Amino acid sequence: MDYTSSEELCPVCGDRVSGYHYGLLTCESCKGFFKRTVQNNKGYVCVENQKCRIDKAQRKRCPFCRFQKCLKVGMRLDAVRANRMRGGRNKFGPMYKRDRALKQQRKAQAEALLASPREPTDSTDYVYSELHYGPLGDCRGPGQPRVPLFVLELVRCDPDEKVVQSKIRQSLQQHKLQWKKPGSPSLFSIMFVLAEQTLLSIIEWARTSVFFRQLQVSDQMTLLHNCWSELLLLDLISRQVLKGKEGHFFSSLDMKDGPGAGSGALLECALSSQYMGRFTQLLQCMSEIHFMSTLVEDYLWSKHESGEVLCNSLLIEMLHAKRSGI
DNA sequence: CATCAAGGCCAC
DNA sequence: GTGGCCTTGATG
Ligand SMILES: [Zn+2]
Ligand SMILES: [Zn+2]
Repeated sequence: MDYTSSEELCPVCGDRVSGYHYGLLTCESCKGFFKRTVQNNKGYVCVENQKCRIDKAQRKRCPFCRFQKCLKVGMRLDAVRANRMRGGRNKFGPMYKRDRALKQQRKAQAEALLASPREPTDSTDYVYSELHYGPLGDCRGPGQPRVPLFVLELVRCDPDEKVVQSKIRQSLQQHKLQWKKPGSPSLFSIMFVLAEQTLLSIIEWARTSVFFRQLQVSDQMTLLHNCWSELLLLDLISRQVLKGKEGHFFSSLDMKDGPGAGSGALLECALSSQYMGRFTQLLQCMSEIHFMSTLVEDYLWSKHESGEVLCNSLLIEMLHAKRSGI
């Protein structure tokens, strides 16, 4: 199989993937490392903080952290055979097949969307679902973790996701109907509507949230003006993390003129967040999110100046407020 | 018979 | 120990 075409990287060290190994796509070296470690019951010790960065250049330096990362990304101990029996297939065979089919299907969809910039194909539904605005699954996860009371209070103020989604769907439908230019709505216009409506729901959420609603309105405005783009990004990223296993949309989208062309940073952020639920790690992401938000704002501003965006939009209004306020 | 992931081999 | 390449063998 040829994995060179698809931009698949080893989730452990970032090296080139050579196939499915012990549960997922990894490189040849991590396959061998995992095998040796499990077969020989190797015990490693980390001489640092057990948080060593594992990449292609440094993976040899700390076997402990490397093995820890192998387990973290989902390599399966039970795929290493105790009998050392060679060849054949194990119980993961069907899973590999399904995963492969899924990846290929997604890739084909993305390519179809990108290969037809002028086609009358309507990408509204595709973008909507690919950004994980789709039907809400169980995002809470199985085990109910212990949560501080004030967080519960905040969560209680959450708007009904179904209501939010139905509003967004209505806006998209309306956008589709009102599209005057020939062909179907452009990718940018679709994402603009999505962002606009999402921002509306975010502001509505903020205004009704406990604590925030007790602030003076002028302070509320100042806060929102200052961080609306970060909130939008957080909303977007959280959708990818909670609902999407792979962020193929962005990696394949690579909006040529988009914010931070080939915005790998956001994708990395979303993907790596998949396994980090901790506050400190979230904080570490914030600087990156802030950086992305500046790119997003610059991008929107350029679109606005070139007249490709309606002036009476909330997004542009927020942009103006922020730029004039600073 | 082709596939392809699992184990084996062995220069480095 | 590492990792590129080889051999194996159940599955479809
Ligand atoms: Zn690797
Ligand atoms: Zn370490």
